[in-house]
Amino acid sequence: MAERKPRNSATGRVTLADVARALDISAITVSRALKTPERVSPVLRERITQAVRQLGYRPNHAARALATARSGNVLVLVPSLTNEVFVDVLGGIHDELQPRGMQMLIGNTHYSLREEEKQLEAFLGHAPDGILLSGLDHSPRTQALLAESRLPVVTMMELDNAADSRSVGLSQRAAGQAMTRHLITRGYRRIAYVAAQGDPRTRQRAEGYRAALAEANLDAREIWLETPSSVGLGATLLTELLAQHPDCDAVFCCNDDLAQGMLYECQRRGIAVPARLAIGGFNDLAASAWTHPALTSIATPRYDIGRQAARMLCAAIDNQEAPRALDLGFTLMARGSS
Amino acid sequence: MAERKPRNSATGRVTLADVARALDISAITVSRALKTPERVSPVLRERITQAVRQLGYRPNHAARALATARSGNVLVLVPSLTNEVFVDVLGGIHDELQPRGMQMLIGNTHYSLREEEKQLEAFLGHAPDGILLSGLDHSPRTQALLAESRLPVVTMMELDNAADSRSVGLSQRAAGQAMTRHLITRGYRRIAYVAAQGDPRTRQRAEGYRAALAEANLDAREIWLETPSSVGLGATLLTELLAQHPDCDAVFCCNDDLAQGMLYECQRRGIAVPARLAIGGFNDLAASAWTHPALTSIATPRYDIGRQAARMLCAAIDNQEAPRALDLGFTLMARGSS
DNA sequence: TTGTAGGCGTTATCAA
DNA sequence: TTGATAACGCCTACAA
Repeated sequence: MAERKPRNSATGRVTLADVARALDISAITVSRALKTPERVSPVLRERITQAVRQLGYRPNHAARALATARSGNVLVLVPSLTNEVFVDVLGGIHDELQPRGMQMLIGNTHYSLREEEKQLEAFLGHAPDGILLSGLDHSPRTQALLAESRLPVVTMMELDNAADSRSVGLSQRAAGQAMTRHLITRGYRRIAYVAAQGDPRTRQRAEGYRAALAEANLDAREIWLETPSSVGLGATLLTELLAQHPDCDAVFCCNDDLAQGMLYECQRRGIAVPARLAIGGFNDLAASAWTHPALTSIATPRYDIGRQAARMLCAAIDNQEAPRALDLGFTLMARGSS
Repeated sequence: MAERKPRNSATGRVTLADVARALDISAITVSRALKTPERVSPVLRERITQAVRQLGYRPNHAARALATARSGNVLVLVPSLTNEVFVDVLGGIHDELQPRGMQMLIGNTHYSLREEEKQLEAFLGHAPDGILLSGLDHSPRTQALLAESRLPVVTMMELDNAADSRSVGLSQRAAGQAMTRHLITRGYRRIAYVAAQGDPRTRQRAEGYRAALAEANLDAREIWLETPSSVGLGATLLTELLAQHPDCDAVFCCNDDLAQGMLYECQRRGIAVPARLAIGGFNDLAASAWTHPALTSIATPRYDIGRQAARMLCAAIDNQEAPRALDLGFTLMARGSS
């Protein structure tokens, strides 16, 4: 019985050459039949497709990457792999790259610029065709590495107005302002801002918060922690809030994790929301619409940020003309908690 | 002024040969200095390290993959990219692979065996060194592809007792039984099971549920939906539950998303938890410990499942002896909701 | 300890 | 339309 699957290569896998040999033609023709079918005669094309299927040929990406100087990889650096926000961003990128046959290489920077630097350095060896970064804050060395790589880069989450950069995101400041204005409109006057995980976006939201308060001649009440954000931390922070600002009638949490935690703790302590304390969050996580009361929040288009950023990057990789800045905006979700 | 960075290669990047040329030695020596420093004289080694740094050489993974028939890639197929459970699993895998210089290629199967098949087929071209799969249920074609690839495979989440397979997970059935027994112990007698996203694990938990009820001579009350699971669905399902089983005094939700939603809806309607209705969930998501009342749940070691599965896979890739089945167990988290 | 030769699987280039 | 040749960057095997 003849060998059905010739395995001549070192890897034990069927190669182009194997298919070519089986058909007594040259490897390059098989390659063409797969990549540019129109350049191969219909008859031969048909035979090739048959053979490819029968032998179970599967193109080797490493070889292709080597030959074309295109890896099909996109490096994605995000500050967290568990934060629902970035999970959604990654989902958008994934869905945009998948149909293009491209892959993402994910690096977790843990909200650290030093980590980002290291990750970038390590991943450059994978010869990514482009890079997706979170936020605008990067170390000098990171910037140097990026420049030296000459790879297209798209920044996600925030907006960059520099002409030579690409970014997809929203104005975190404007969003923070919108939430604060909303609370003011609702009649709250002693509004606190509670922030953890002091990343740049948190600070930008705070700027918007302060701007809105200033517009209305109100005083700021802020609590800042470097601790990573979480629902549990939110619960804990309620104590802190009431201790430092016992008079406050509303709180704007820098994200929904904190807001949810605060809400639960209010329930636990019998503090009426929003009657005694109104709560506003940020990001509109999936559960926020369902809590009791439902959480007022800022919905951020993070899935779309991922998608559009990936799309913009691919355009850049292909040297296509495309806009370099995309403001995807945000939506205030006014719900029961305010 | 001399060119500081020789860029001879097509990719415009510094190659081994560039470094070698600069030092007037051969490329292989540079290669050795990097991979097996002890095989290069200290003096030369030092000069090479210098040159590598100065020129900014970065090894090309594609070339390495081609030459060594090792891609450093691990294919990971998960049913969801947003479910906290798999996010955590991916985190564990990531943390285990990272220090080894290996990468994960992530495929989202959307809880579909057909999708899994397609993803597998597409990713095989990346020549992964091994494969990490979720669950034991796979289509015949998937199984055929796996067998043909001859790649090591580790299955996550459930346990496999077949001798020739590798798996890391827990007994979903036993966990379901433990939760139900707990509810029975607490005095509940009319316990319902509510399931969405009819995946195999959901069914195994149901088996445990039925077994525990049978032990106590109690009747089952089950609600099954194919709809994807979510907090919102949980809220909606409370109506359904009370309509179909108005007498039930406790409900075991197949996961915490549903359980949280139900809890919130109970709050909204003023249904006392656990006095009127006790609630038990599954997976112990991050927020579940903080809701009011806190949610009784089954904590699953998903991060460790990811880590151990990755570790087991790497051992297999390196042909090392290692156990082939790892039961990481679970923990009942008895809290206020029951 | 260092180097030479050749190959990994694919594609670009040029020729037939 | 098809093919020969060389190259992509690195590594294994063997030799010096």
